Amino acid sequence: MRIKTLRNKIVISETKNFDLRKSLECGQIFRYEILPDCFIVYETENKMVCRQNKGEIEIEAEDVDRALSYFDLMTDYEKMDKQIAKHGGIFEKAVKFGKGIRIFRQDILEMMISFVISANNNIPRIRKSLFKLCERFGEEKDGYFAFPTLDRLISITQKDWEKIGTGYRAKSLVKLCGQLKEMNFDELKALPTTTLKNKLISLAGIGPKVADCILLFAFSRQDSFPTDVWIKKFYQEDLHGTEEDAKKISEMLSSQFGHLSGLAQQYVYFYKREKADKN
DNA sequence: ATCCAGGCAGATG
DNA sequence: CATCTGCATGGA
Repeated sequence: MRIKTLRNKIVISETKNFDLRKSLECGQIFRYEILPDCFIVYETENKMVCRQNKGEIEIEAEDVDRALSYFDLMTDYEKMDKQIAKHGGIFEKAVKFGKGIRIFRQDILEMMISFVISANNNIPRIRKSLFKLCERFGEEKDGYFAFPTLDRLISITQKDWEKIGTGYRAKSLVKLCGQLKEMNFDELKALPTTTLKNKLISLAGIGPKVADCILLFAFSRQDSFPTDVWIKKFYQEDLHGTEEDAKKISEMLSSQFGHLSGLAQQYVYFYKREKADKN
């Protein structure tokens, strides 16, 4: 990829390792829109407008440095893709099918709240809840709403969480926000992965699966392999595995893929979901 | 109508 | 430690 940065814009050419639609629909992010002429990505207080056509991507962003980091533009995905494809079979197919998926470096607070809402939920409703959360409690920007700050999140009552459609997760969300108030995110970043994972699991609404998502998407711990119903389906149908416990399946897969776990998981998840939609 | 969705918490053996 | 159950809500 060749990257040019202008004042409020990034222009990328040679984009075979960056497909916006796939990267948005592989399950790592909820606050985005796919419009006829562009993709809009929201994260914390930012809005980034992206256009992709014939081997070129343009990203309009107020904070260009943030966008460079967010889209993980300094990482070589070609190398990782090849290593994952070497595992053969369905992995090779999934990489080919999902070519261009990148793992974004997302905000810790937004990921924690988003993935607690995601548990035992469906994607349209998760997105709806998050957009409503921003509309009602986020700062109004120029034509959109920022993700609420932690101070604002603390003030949200259980009733309010229920009103935006988070269902029975409302209770956990109230408790979680209180717990987060007492934590230092910079200290978390410095923890080794296992310690950090245990710390995350100790928080309200966060279990092994949600912790893996937060580790991967917010803390860039690439050795986590989040195992949800789709990965489980893949494990049983395509790998013909017999293990039932998601936690054990996750451990098996992450020990197989090491630091490539996160990307491999995204490819497989995207592959299974897109194929299922065609039915 | 019944089942399911990017699972988790709490209770029970 | 492993397994079981209830859970809000909306879409298929």
